[in-house]
Amino acid sequence: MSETPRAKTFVFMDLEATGLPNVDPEIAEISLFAVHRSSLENFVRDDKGMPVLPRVLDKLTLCMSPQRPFSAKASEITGLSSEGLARCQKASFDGAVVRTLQAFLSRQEGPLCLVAHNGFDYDFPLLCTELQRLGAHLPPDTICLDTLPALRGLDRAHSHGTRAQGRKGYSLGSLFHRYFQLEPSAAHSAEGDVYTLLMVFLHRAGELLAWADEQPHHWAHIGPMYTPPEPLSLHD
DNA sequence: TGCCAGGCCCTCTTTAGGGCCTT
Repeated sequence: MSETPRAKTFVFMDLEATGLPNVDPEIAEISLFAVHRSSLENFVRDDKGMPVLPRVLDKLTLCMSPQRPFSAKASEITGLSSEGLARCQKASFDGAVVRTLQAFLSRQEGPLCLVAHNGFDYDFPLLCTELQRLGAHLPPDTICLDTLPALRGLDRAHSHGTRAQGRKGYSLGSLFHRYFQLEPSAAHSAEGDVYTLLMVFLHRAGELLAWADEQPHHWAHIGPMYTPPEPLSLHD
C-alpha cells in the first residue's frame, strides 16, 4: 500500500513569465484548471477523437505586473509587456494573488496534484520562488506531475526493445499536433496552454493517472528557481 | 570584457557533445 494517498483533484497549470530561468524570471500570468479525478477517469471523445473538456471544471487565470522587465523574446511570444500590464493597473504577484490562489485550491477535494509541462524545471520552481518570497504555502499533501518526463518515460517503456523511429518532439505543441493533427490555439496565453495541456493529458489519461499514483513527487521537495532579491529597504 | 539555466535524453556515447524544454 502506498504511503501517499492518490490525488483527488488534478490542477493543470501554466505560467507566462518575464523570461527563462537564466534571467530570474517573474510570473506575469498564471492559469489553473482544476479537474476532479473522476472526470479524468471517465472523459469521452467526440466523433473526431478529440477529448471532450470535462463539464465540471474550475478555472482561474490572473495577470500581474512583474517588477523587473520582460526579455524581448518573452514579451514577443506571450504578448505581455510591463506597459500593457501597468496600463491595466495590474498589481504584482502579491498577497492578494496568494489568497486568491489558496482560496481556489481550497475549493478542490484534496490531495491535489499540480500538473505542468516541463513543470519540474520551470513552472514548479518559479511558483515556489514567488510563494517563498511571500512566505506562502500550498497544502502540505500536494504532489506534482511533470508531463514532459512522464510522457517520454511512457513512450520509452512502450517501445522498449524496438528502435524508436527518429527523435520525437515533446514540446506541448508537438504533442498536441501528434495526437490530434491540429495546431494548438492561443499558444503562449496561460489559459490557452493549460487547455492544450489538458487535452494532451486526456489523450493519455489512464497512463498518466497511473504514473502520478505510482511515482508521486511531493510539492514539498520542489525548490525555488532562485533566491528572490531582498525587498527594497525603507532606508534606501 | 564577459558574464548570461540546467536536468534530461539521444547518439556518430560511456575519457562527450549537443539539442530539447520551459518564457
